[in-house]
Amino acid sequence: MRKINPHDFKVARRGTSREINRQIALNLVRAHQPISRADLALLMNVRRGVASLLVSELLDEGLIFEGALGEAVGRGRRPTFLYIDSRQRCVVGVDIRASRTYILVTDLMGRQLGAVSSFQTNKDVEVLTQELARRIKQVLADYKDVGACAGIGVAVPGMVDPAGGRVLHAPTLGWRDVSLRDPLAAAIGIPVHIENSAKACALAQLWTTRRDVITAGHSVFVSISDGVGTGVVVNGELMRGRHNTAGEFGHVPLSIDGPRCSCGATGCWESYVSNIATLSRYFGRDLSEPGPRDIETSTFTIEDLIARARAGDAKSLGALNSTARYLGLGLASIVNAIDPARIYIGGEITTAWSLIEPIVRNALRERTLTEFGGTTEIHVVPAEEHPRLRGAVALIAAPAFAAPMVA
Amino acid sequence: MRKINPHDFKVARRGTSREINRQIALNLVRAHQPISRADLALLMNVRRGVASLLVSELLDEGLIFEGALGEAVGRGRRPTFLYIDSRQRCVVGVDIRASRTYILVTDLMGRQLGAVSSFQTNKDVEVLTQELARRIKQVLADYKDVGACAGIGVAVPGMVDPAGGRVLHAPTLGWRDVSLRDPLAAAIGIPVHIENSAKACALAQLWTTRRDVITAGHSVFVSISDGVGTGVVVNGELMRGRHNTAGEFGHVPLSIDGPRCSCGATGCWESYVSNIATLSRYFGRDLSEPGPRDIETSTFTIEDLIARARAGDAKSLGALNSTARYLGLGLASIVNAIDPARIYIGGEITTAWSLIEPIVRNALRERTLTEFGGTTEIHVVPAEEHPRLRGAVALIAAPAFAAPMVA
DNA sequence: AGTATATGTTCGGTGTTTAGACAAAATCAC
DNA sequence: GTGATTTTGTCTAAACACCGAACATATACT
Repeated sequence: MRKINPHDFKVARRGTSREINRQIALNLVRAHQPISRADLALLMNVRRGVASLLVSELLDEGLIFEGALGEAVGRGRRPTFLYIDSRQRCVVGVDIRASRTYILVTDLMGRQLGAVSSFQTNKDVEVLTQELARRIKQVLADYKDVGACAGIGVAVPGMVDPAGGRVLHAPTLGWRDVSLRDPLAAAIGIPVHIENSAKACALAQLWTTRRDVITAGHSVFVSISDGVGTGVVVNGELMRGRHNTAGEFGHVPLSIDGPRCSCGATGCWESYVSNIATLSRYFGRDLSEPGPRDIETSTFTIEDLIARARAGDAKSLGALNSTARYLGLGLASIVNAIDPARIYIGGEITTAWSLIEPIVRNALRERTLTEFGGTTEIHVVPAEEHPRLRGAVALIAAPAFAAPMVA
Repeated sequence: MRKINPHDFKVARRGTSREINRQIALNLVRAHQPISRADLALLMNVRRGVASLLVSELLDEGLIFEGALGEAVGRGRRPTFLYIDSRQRCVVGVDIRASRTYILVTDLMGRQLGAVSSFQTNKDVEVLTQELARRIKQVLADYKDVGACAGIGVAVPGMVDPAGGRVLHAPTLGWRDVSLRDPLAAAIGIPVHIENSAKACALAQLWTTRRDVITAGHSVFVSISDGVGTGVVVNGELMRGRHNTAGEFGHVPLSIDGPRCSCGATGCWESYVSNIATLSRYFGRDLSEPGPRDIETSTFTIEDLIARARAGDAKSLGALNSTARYLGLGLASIVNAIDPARIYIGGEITTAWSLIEPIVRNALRERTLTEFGGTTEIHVVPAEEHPRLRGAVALIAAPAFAAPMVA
């Protein structure tokens, strides 16, 4: 039951019905391709005539195209299959991380068109912008046959202003209120869209074309790396909030008297479950203390710790188990606050999921308000799926499929 | 940018445009009454002819009525004023609380039609149902001239199942999985809708007809009494979640090693800022410990504590200030998680707002991720506005004004 | 009394869904 | 091979909605 805001609404015009049905048809093609006009009409519960008109409009706009004829199931005329037209357009996704920056080219369906490339991140934003521009131009030249680039989506590990042009704060990069979108767009000559990386991950799950992923209801993506970022999707829409900072469960406390967090506060969930937190637990040292931060720069990474834990090292396993417990306790806050249909978890720690899952689940159950909450679906998203990159791509590819604003 | 769920969508039919515009017109009458057809057309940015047709449809259905002619501003024909037709319908709101149960009768606009009545709550649900039925019938007989009752909305201090028929858990009443809606509806012969009281409060703010209340964006209602309940509104819609338990920020921890909470966990925000928490802090005793809970039953209430604090009693002021600080720290979690446009606070503690506001604000700023977050609007909702009762009423009165489901 | 102006209604025009008929294409039965 | 059956896709008329403009009505100003 949604309230119509009497100060900001959209009246239905003569073409509104068509606009709505056109987008539904487009989304059905996207979700079910290859699909015929007749099946489309069946799915939409409209006459075939209407589906035909919608399809011809989408064809005229070049959003879909007619492929080969399909096989007739029983007898009868063979259907003409329809596909999203991704032939002459591509999208570039960029994932800027503290250590390295990744680039991926996909089609409009988000299908990978080549290998992921990467280079070391230069934390000087101007230098990085220039190098990114150079490398993206290079990549686009390499894939010239895939056609023009519709846009570049960039996931950054920090907060992005609501207008989407500036990075307000990215602690791991040392950025504070830097301009990124416009310089990059100017350097390449293609529209750029930037977004917080956890929000991008949430978008990746929402806009995936994988058929085994259900997108109904609310969902939360928890991205665990050096920090902890979360993106919340409510009713098919990313929750942004007043200042585009909604969904920061990483800085909801487990204990306000806990360790100091990178955000300046104490006892944030992040300060218990980030990779740095796990490593510092392993080393028995407080990484938040001033002084030489040799762990961050050391060659011993979270992957090494997980490998040792798998090999049976008690110290590693202990650190990991503690993280698992805190992870579950923090997830309980998310469940109590959002009551999502499912939670996605990404980050290096997911490689240890088989080790820690029971502990996470028990801790979750311990603090959820209802027993139902304790059974909330948890899905692990492996790094190979590149959720940040696919989310960055969705920033560009998804708007064409979005629902029209109505009422 | 909302995604269309390809497994659950609504195609626009021939009458969909009309349905949308009809609801917009109805909401504009609700928000701006009295209003003329011409002004309606102006607000909707449609031709007067369309507005006229929409109005005549609403008139036929009896949702609005034509009142007296308004005064002409300059020269020209005088406008016929339109109003929401509440003349022959009323709504009953019920607020069940641990100590007393309150009843209020309103019209469809939520305007109070008589005084709030109340009686002592009998915690036996069957006895309470019978007494409620008897009293509501009595009240409706007293207000017979206001016409038929459209429904009864009930706010309960506990969790309600998604289907809305049962109270799953109401700790202060000692209820666990009790049936309330159907027995009450059967006893009175009028439809009943029940909802968690904090969610009801959130609905009350969302559906208020007061013109000084802005409802755009996200908002959170925090209700502080014996427990702490919260209701979250995202994009004009109450966030319910998978099991109708979303928005329980009261059980997000401040410190997982903190005092035991009524929910069984430890260190929940509720265990720091509820009235019981404040009182126990005043008495220097842990109310969660087993044994004679003389504070709950004692005659010294939170109101008395606030009165003493106002009179300058250091001990009371100390307990109150601690609560204020924890209140702000917990609000920071809400701001970080939801980034709402505004937060509403209700409960007895609001009578001490002038005392505690600076402390709350400072604590909030201390833990919010951005400086913007620290400036989030906080509005106090005094008890005299009866947010629970008005929310209970909205359960019945609001659905007629809700936006149609589309796309 | 005449003119200007605002409100509310009416009517033809255009765009969209709805319902159903029809042509095209493929399979099955004989 | 031929005709019946079935499925796909197109087309047309009807119903319904917004769009635009003209028209009648009512009030105030000159």
